Amino acid sequence: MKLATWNINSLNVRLPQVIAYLQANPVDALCLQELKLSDDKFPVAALEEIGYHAVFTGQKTYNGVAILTRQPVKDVAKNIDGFEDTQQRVIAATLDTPAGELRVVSAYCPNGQSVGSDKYEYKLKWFAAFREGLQKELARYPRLAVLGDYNVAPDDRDVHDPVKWEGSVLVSEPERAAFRSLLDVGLHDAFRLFEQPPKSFSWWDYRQLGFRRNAGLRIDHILLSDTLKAVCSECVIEREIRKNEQPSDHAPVMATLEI
DNA sequence: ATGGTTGCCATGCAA
Repeated sequence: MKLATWNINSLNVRLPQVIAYLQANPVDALCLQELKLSDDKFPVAALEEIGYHAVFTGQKTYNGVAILTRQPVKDVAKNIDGFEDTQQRVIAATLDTPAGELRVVSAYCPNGQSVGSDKYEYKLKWFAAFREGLQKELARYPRLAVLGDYNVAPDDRDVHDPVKWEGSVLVSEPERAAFRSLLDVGLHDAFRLFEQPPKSFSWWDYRQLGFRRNAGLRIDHILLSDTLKAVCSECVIEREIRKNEQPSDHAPVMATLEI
């Protein structure tokens, strides 16, 4: 079973690339972030044509998340239970597998803009609420996978120039602590379960030839519960996708589960 | 030190 996550920065613009990706990599579930469209504009039919179901929660211009699956899903939940928010950042759904129910979450964590800003404060509050939400998910679903754009580079290994980035948004210690607090509920960073190439990143700024210089950050992650960690055989960043014409600024991250 | 790019949508804002 293969799960992937990709911040596509507008589904309107990137739909052909999403379709091409799925045809080349027919993953069982693809989590998308930054749809940037309202639900009435979601391309249900185009995805159906290539054999994918979709659950989604979108809004005009900003945010928006989806889960695309080869099989129908159940128990769809939108947003974080008990956290009032107009921003559409979380969707969860359950897949039936031979091993039992698999819970998949697609998350677009806040960017935070700059340390100390209102958006940064919102980001930290959001993470605290997300942690509570994930704790509840884990209590109900031992097979839990949380995929998305976390907008946090957990470690200096995940930063192309740690000195330059020190203390900045996406890297600051309070954000890293917020990310670790998600792991504390019983989740594992799938990418770090395996030996990885040095300077592995998942996002490169459009500006300053970020991708060409590999001036990136690893901020897109797949978190797995203990039960799924035990059956995870691979986790890779699909860097080649960032070379597409008119690319998203993020590359997909994909994990294989032996279930 | 500042601005670079992209996507939204028509202007600055968010990332």
